[in-house]
Amino acid sequence: MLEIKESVVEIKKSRLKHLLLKELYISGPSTVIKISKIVHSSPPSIAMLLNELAEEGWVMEVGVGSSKSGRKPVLYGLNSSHGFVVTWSISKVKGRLVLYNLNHDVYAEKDYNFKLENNNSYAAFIAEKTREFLKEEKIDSSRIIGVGICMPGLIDKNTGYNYTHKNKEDKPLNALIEKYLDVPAFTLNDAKAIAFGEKRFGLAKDYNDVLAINIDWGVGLGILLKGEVFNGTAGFAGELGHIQVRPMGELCSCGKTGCLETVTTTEVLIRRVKEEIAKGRVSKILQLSNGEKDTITEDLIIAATHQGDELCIDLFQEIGTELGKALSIAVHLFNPELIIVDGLLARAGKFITIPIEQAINKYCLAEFRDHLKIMTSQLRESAASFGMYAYVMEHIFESGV
Amino acid sequence: MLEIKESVVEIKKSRLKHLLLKELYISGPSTVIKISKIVHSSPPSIAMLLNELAEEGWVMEVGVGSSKSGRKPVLYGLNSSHGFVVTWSISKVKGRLVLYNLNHDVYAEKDYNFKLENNNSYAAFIAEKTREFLKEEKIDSSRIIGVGICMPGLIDKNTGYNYTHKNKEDKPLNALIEKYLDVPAFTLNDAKAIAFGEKRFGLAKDYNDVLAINIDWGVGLGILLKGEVFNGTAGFAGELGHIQVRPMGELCSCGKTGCLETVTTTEVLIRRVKEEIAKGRVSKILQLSNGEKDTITEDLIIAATHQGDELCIDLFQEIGTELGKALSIAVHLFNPELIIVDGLLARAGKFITIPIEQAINKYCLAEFRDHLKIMTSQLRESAASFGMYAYVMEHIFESGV
DNA sequence: ATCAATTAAAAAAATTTTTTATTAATTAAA
DNA sequence: TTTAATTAATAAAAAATTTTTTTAATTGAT
Repeated sequence: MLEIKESVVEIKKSRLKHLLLKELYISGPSTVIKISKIVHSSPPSIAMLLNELAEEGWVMEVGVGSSKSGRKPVLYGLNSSHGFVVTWSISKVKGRLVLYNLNHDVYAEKDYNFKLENNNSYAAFIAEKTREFLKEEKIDSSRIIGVGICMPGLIDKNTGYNYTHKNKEDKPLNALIEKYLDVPAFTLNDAKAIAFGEKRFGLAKDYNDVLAINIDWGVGLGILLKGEVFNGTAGFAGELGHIQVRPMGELCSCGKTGCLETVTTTEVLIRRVKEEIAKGRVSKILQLSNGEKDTITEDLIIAATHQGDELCIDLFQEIGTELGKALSIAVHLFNPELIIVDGLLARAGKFITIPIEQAINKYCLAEFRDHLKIMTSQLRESAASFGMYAYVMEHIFESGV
Repeated sequence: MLEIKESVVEIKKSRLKHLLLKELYISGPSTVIKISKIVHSSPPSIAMLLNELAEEGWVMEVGVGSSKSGRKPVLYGLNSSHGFVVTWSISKVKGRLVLYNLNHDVYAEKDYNFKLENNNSYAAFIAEKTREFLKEEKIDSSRIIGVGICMPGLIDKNTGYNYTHKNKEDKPLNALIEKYLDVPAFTLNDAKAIAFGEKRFGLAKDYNDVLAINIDWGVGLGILLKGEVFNGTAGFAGELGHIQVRPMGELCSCGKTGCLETVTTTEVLIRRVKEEIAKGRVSKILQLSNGEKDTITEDLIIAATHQGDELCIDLFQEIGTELGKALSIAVHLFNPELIIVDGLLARAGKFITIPIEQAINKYCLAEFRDHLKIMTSQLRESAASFGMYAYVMEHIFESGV
């Protein structure tokens, strides 16, 4: 985006400009004097840089600020329509494209139905749909400053290899998207995106060390340390779904036995409901599904739960306890201040958070529980795309170093 | 140490000076031009700052550097005798004081015998012994730039409360030491200190995401992320000893059951050896202890292990497996590139690392094992004090912000 | 041994940045 | 309504920093 030049002066200037953009992006419109205090540069310098950024189109005057007495300051903010970010949040069963302007606003969005599979035509599909979408929305592709894609599973931070490219014969998703669309592309695990979305726009705003658990078709753990997404060496950090919770348990898709994912996913929940009903246990669920066993869905189960159905509540108790037990290990290792519960099953609300909390109280040392909070996401499905948007924005603003 | 002034220029200058000190401390002697490239300032500026630091006593010319052709550059380095750092590394059964100069050299050291107990006269004791020691070594206390203390157990990052101050009625250790000795004081969990020691002076030098497991009278896990000590919100991160590994297991000192610490500490090992021998199992141990059962120590057990004693090897296999199982969870959550095994039981070498490695191979997904290395510490007991020294130095050099 | 090439250091010149002073805008009290 | 107080923006002066030039030191090839 902004050019980076060689000399010491140019390097410093470029850094400072990126810093200003990031400051405006994170804290919103601000004044010359406020910014100069934050970045430790003199007001004339900041004014000059802001004017340069305004000429380049990134920044604009967005009004006047307040003051108890004296002249009112000019407010500078990002020029929201100077660029757009495309995000794809992909689950095992569908994909959503969201187009954001530079001011955190959803400009347009669209859902796509498809199955996440190990298939290297994936990148081409995403690129194609993105192009189509931009045409529909009449946005020239040159105005896109970055693309972000989040999906479940392990995603290699360095190579970009992921679920859709397990064979590693083809180029990784990032590189392919960049080739097809000629824009910087970023890939991130979905739970990590959710965690970051909560940091910038949700419950985690004022917290730095956060675990975000995404209970969906799998179990993902997104970790924020010092307010930033924690990746680990390869980008695999937070893989909670495949720790063993039942030593002689079921065979997992990963090849091991008794993984958390064999107990606490939406898929397992649906299966367990069906099993219990088949065993003859009574439940409101059958009413809700018009007596059909095959049409039992997660939506029905959650509805039944909120209506007080004992079977469903028991099953959420079971799942929550197991999750809480696993989470209490993560709590001992990360010492977080907040746990956010998100994903399809988070819609069960208290019915899942209370068992989780109970298990944490049982298995964690007191010191770890003292200031730990547990909440369910308010952003819901949008957490991931918001997080991806923020991830793209900040990586672009940071690349000025 | 260095004064911090108000104006933009002074702030920048102060920051740069601290940065130079840190650079010289970490990378050793360097030249004006090298430094200027690293910190993006012009050579004249760097030369000026180095001269100022030299006048203040922190820096000195330490020789001339090499060059393929052309004039040889002056090497600037820290003035090693301009200050000293005192470190205390405290275990459950003893304490060691080490005095370092600014150049990573051990100037003097001394061991003290005492038991770590919940007792608020602790700080006074440490301060008193430190003063005595400095008098013996004829070092004026004004030359001490910082004190670092590491010990097992939970240590609150913010308040400094720790094992020795569980009741929280008294002032925390940090504050007390600072009061008694009038020097900045830092407290850190011992496993964290070991991890950081390995980062600066040991096996972890070239690694950023590292787990250091300290198998001692307890089990501690020190975590390095991006090369820095990871603390978590309160400073409790890495508490591996109290995750439940045996659901219906022994009662732990923490009040819970089946904690890792009920299985994998030196104490448990000694007890298990005695138990097995009492049960009639044959072992070389009894020869080594002259037939006495009460004089069996960890040293004897490790010696017997290296001599091929089956009982001891079996027990290390048991401990290693359990540790490896617990570590594999940590591997899934942190995705590290290196695991370092340290502490008393690390002296068993391969006899403990192989079972650990085997368990990790069994319980971790392939992607996590791909680039993961497992090593035993070379620094041994000195890792903790080295780490504490580095921690103190870097916090002091960083406080210029 | 001498000279060209190379690199560092120091000095001088040029530029950038900060600081200070001035002017402009706004609020609240007289 | 006027005036003092306050804060922002701008301009000018001062200071600091970088860049360029010059000088010094060193290596290696001729």
